[in-house]
Amino acid sequence: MTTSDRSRGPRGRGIPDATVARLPVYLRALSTLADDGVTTVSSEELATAAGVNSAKLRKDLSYLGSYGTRGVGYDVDYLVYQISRELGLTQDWPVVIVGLGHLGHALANYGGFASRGFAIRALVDADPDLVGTEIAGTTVSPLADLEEQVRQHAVAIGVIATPAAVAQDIADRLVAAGVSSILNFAPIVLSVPSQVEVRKVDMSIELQILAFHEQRKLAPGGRVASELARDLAEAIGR
Amino acid sequence: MTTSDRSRGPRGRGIPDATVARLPVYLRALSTLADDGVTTVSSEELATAAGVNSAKLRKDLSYLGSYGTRGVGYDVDYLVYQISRELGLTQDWPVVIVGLGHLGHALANYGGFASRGFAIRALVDADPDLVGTEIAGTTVSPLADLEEQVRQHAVAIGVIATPAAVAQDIADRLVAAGVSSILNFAPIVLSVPSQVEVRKVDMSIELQILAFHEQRKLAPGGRVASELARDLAEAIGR
DNA sequence: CTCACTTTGTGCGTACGTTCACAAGCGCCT
DNA sequence: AGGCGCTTGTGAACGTACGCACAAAGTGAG
Repeated sequence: MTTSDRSRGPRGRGIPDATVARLPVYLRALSTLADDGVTTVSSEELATAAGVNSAKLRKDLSYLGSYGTRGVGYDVDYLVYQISRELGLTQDWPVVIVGLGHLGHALANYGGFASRGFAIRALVDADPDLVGTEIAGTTVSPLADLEEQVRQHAVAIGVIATPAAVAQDIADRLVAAGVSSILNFAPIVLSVPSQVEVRKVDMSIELQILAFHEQRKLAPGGRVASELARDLAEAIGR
Repeated sequence: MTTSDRSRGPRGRGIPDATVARLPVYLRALSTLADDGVTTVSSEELATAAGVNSAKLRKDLSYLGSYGTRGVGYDVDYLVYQISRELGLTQDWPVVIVGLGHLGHALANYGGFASRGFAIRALVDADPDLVGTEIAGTTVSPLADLEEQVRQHAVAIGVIATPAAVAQDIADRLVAAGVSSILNFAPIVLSVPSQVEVRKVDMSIELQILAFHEQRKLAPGGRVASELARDLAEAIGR
């Protein structure tokens, strides 16, 4: 969200953010297909597997180039390669995870990272009982070594899985040490320099969005109590 | 994404999805302010705290009604109440969590749920060693009891924190048992009836999006190797 | 070679989201 | 009471995204 230059490069290059956000989904669907031995796939099939409509899929892929064959479809392996390349997954990205509570543990043990080119190179936690223990093959470093770990492993991407109270401080230290992308699981809005990219994952927010839609469904006539209350308030109040 | 009726109700009612997604962020910022003893806040201040621009914030809030005072700002407590009501957080939402690996543990222990009206009423897992143990004050039920637990607690929202392989099966069972909103942490595209709302949280996808932007930054002249390669391929290939 | 069929890639209309900029409204000071 | 300064609420312009529908381009049969 920080960087969203659409018009870079000579020929109107630059892929829309919405498309970038879907590419990983396509990639996963393609990997599944490849595992099943499928070698060629049509936009219709792939779109179904990825849960989008086929026109959108084709338009998304067209931003990468013209990698399909009319009348046939897309070569699965080739498309996997092209999308991976576009996303920068043909190289390995060293990652540091800060905070190893249940969530940090889950992240450290999640196989989906390594298989996509993300290498968890360092784990950092403030808890002395945790420091020195090994999680998913990596030894936990003390918080004091954060900067050293980042520099030593040339970490570009940091994952914050700490309590909210210390998240901003961790973010500041990560940025100061050279990290330029942060995945933040703490429920606060981080403030970072504009060249640093932050993405937020917030489970509580997702639940609240579900609650909103759920509440909507409860109203048989299409209007829920809160709407009636609001109309009433408006009619009287102002 | 399933339900997106913008034009419900008599007077062009219906809040844009983009706005709904931001309301929980505002809510959190407001709660923090309230804890700090702040009673009134301007759109500018609140926007800064929420990490958005103030015009957007005001437009978002205007969808709920006219709850500010010109020349003054918004009353913090009143706005908290109005947003909570709009999101349906003035009632309690019973939730079931399926899958209690590290992620499920993290979710079950996360205090941010309970404080927002979400009550974790049931925990379900397939692992016999886990069944019967207590996590965050709730006893883990066997997978076979999934439907019974859902019905017994009138669960409307289900959280899937299982391995991808079983997620679709769990989703089917949740839906059959009456759940109408699902928060899915498994890295697959769930297929559910259209009236069921699904939101997806996928950490691997977020990392891949970061990698894309990170890769962009590496190119000093604004063009990365992959772009040059693509242009070349196009120039020759077709 | 030609024709029928399939599927991609994209131009275009529409809907949605964001931002600017300002009129309307409120409180305070004199 | 009146004027001044501040902040909201919103009309309007802009930019982005979506999805239809079709031309372009490929395959395979006869």
